[in-house]
Amino acid sequence: MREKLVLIDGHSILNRAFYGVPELTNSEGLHTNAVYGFLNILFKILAEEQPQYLAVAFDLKAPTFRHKMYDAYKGTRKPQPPQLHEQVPVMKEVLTAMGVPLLMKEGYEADDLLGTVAKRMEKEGLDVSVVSGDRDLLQLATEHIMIRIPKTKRTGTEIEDYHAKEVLEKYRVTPPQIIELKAMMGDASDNIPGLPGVGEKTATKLVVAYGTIENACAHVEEIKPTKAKNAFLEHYDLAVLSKKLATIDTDSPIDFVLEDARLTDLYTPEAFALFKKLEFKNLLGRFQCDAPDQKIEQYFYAVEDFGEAEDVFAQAAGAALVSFSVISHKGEVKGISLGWEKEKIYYIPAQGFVTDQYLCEKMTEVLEKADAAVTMNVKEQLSYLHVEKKNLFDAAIAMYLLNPLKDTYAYEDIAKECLDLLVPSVQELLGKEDFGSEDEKAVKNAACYGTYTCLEGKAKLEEKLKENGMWDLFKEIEMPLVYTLYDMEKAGIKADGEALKQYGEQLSGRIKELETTIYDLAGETFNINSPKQLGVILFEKLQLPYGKKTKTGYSTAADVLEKLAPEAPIVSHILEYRQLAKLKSTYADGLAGYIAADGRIHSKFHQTITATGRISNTEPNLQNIPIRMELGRMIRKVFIPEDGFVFVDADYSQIELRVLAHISGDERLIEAYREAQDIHRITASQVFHVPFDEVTPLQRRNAKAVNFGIVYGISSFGLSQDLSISRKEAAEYIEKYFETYPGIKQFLDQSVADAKEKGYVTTLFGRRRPVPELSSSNFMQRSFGERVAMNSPIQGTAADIIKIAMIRVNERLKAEHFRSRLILQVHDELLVEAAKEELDMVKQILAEEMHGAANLKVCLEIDMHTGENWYEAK
DNA sequence: ACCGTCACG
DNA sequence: ACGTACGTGACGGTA
Repeated sequence: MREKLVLIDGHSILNRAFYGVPELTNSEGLHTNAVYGFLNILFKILAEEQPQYLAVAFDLKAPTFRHKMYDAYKGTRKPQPPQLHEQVPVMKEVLTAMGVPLLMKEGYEADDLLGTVAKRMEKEGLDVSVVSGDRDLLQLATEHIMIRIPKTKRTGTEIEDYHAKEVLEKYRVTPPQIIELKAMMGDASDNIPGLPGVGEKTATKLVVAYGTIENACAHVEEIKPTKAKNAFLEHYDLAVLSKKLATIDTDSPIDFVLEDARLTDLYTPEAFALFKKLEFKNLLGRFQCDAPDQKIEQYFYAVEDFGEAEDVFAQAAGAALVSFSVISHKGEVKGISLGWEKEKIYYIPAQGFVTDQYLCEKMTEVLEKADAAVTMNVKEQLSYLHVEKKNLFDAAIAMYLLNPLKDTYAYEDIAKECLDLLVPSVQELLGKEDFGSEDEKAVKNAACYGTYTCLEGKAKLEEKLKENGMWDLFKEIEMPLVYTLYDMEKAGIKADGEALKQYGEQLSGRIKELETTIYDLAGETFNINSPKQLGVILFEKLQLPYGKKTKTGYSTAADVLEKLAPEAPIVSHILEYRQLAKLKSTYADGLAGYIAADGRIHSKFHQTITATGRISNTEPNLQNIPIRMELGRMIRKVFIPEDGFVFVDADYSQIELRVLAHISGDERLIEAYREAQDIHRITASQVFHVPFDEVTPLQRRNAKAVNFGIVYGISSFGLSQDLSISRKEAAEYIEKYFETYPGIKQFLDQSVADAKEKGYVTTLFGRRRPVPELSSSNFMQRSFGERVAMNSPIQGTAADIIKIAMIRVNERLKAEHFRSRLILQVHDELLVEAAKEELDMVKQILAEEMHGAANLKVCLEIDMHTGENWYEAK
């Protein structure tokens, strides 16, 4: 049996992968799509062929002989896009890490290296596969040298294989004759001139008839198409040059030691580290990683008896910095890990000799005594630790501030980014069981890795936060907010389950009626909730004109249907059905499932999710309870205060626009805010040059839309959609707006310029948002980046401000021992459940703290209401 | 798991 | 020519 060698044309495959795989970057903004695509092709080929040897050829930068000939002939080569160019060294690094030899030689193209090695190894008795996107290489094909050309198709990557036989079948010439063919017909992409007027058809005919250029020339008088004959007579030199250009040198003086190319284990620790850095998460599964981590794991101790546990806690209490984690799964404490020096990290399981209660009490004591403590996800652990002292450092939040674009913040990221260390993730150690796993050793290791990385990484995180100007933000806003959010989650909001049920039943009744009507009008029953089926009914059966299309079919979105409503009565029924179905499923039924035993809904607030610094809310999301439509708004009546309490709801009035006025420093807008109660009206008056009292409702509406648009990172298209006007008109509005408020225009431009230069934008309080999209080659992506650069400082600063207000309101309510509690935040709004006798004080506190959260050039106004339910209070 | 849709600021 | 407003989360349907 012949051994097999796979040779890969590095640049060619990287190039192909670059254009075949959609844009992909890691969280640092490094482009990775080509490397990713290359690896996928590589793994596919290795799986198919199971070769014994593998090598990859690259051109070196220095111009090669053939390029020089070409350059002399006609200008320079096409430049590589920078997004691809930056991936070349990464690709080489990855291959080297996997132990794959790189074939490179100054003055030789990859083609020549591939040809030389292929022929040489064929002689040694090997089967050789050459993988390239370049059809030039077909000249190398023989019985034992197979040329493999990957093609990206909709179904994935397919590979065309060519031995000599297939070349002959497909091109009607032998592999060496491919050179003659190319030389005659030329190749624009390879910059081979060829003979003028000779294309693929004629060239093939001539090669089949005469075999070579030289022989064709010898019979030049017989050549049939006169065009080709004349080309030969006048441009023979061009054909000879082309042939030289097209011929691959199969006898390059390169050193190739077959044994170096022997395939051993590609999945080395070095490769694993690189894959992690590149964030090729679905390729990581190919590695079995335990070896590189054993050095750290030897520091992990499982505490085995009560005396030892006591001892560990006692020592920890005296430490300057304690790293710890309460390990829990589905609300049950499994154990605690802690450590204060890197060589000794302990895991104390809550079983046998100690109870979970004992552990939590001791841990609380330690935290109260220790100077400082670090962990990840403090808020999730607070229910087990009744700490008064707020001296915890949440490493996950630190990571979030350093890069808010990531999906998750786990200890392995700290290890990678702060310690240059590769550690296995919880997922890798415990699988999807998580900390519910029965594997005690793995649980210990997972817990201790977290404690170890936090202990070692804290100083670096602190340093990075300081370097990036976010230390105050972390210390004064984000960390205190953790405790505020914990209090809010614990408090929850009371919901009237009975009222919710009635509301749902009321909806059901109307939904049934609508269903009947819709089926009747459609002439058949179908699933109205299926956009696909609905599309077929509306646009095929009923022949309504379709507006937009989505990837999967016709769009049936509300804005499309609204335009269609006059065409057919069914459409407005569908719109109503949709509205009610949404209310029923998401709100009536959805919320009911979240009412806890105490009659309250305890939804979760998330502090490390959004790119801008806002808080997000889930299980359920109470930040998107309906309000705009009356029917939906009614659901707010089920949110009620405890007996003896009322709701106080306070929201900032146009906080984002006020923030914009402040940051941009635009005098006119600032002045407008100092004077007018109705900012949209005064904007209309100034932009359209009409007296304040003569602004028409339409002008006000338009001005309001522009104000919103500005905050979102204005585009004429977006505004035109919003106002249903032409793009040109929208552009005129924007232009007028910028003429009126030149400071705003300047600020927005500056934001984009800063983002382009520095790669990120910042809020008034120093929060950063990276904007990697700005360096994209894709117009859409880049435009998105520009809007992000305009919007994030505004949205983010507003988020910072309300966070400050929340912390202060909560602190004052607690410090002054009120029974009233802050229970919800909805971006620019705070909801307090106030004891009736404390109402006046609560209103006072809310007003003071929200107002005073930031000192801007315009004042921060709030609107405040009280009520017996959330509907009334808003 | 992903898409389309739609609720909020 | 490209095909968009910024930021979220939940649902039902479909692959």
